[in-house]
Amino acid sequence: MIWVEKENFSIKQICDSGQCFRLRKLESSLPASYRHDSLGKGRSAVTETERYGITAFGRFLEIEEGADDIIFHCTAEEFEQIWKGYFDLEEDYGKIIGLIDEKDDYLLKAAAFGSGVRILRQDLWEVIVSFIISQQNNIKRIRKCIDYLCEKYGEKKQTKSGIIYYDFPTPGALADASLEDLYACNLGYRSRYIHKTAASIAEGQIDLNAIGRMGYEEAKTELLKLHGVGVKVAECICLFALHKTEAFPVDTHIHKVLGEQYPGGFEAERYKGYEGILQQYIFYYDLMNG
DNA sequence: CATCAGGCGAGAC
DNA sequence: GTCTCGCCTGAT
Repeated sequence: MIWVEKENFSIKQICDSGQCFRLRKLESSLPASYRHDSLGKGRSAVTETERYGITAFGRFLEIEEGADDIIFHCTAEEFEQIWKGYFDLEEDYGKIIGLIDEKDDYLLKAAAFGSGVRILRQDLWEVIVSFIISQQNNIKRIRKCIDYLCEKYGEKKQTKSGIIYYDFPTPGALADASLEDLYACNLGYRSRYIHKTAASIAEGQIDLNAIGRMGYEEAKTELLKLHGVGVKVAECICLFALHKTEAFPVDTHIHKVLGEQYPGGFEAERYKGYEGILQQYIFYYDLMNG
């Protein structure tokens, strides 16, 4: 069990920000054994918490979020090797928020509102499929589509505490699925995109490992070769899987805000290398309040 | 009933 | 290169 301070870090905000569709709020309560009066370090444990679950890298992690603390239910080794990097906990987001122009009231508000959002380091293949599904779609339905895919084509697993979960299906598993079966997962017209993209990766026309080693522009160009991946989705993949934080995906929300708040143009140059993080603050702020 | 949700590909020009 | 148009499906 690992305890983390909540400074610029909120699981709820990351969950709601819609960059990861397999981070979910869980309804059931944790076993009483997780409740401690003290976690050591001279701090007392949180009492009221929300419970979340994340499936990634073939694992399922339970997370509790309280007012001041977040508890990871895993070993110190697993936290260090996997989740610390996954949640980008070594980046100083306060520093990035500090770069914001003090005259830019809108961006200051957006960043204050979403200061707990972090840009995750998700699996490349999972993000490719997830964001192909995301086009002209809403978060609730996107999650449902991904659930169907995982349950139908992903490996079924169980945690020691008995929670059943499914790995994200491999490219091969989705390439073997018929177009008809993909339509049955309620993917709609995106079924054709998933079908063809899965095949091009399973057949080796596109090399995901190679993309993982590329810089931003080169990776984006390669991703655009995938059927169903346009500029916006390619930039999301670069940001959420390859951690290219210079990527600035423009979707309907961002497009609207740029028109309303930045008629003279958004000063992306000022925030070089961190555009994607600010994009996510703007997106999340507009998604929740717009 | 029309419109919209984190766009994209195909075809016209 | 830029523009328009149709597209699955569920919620409002």
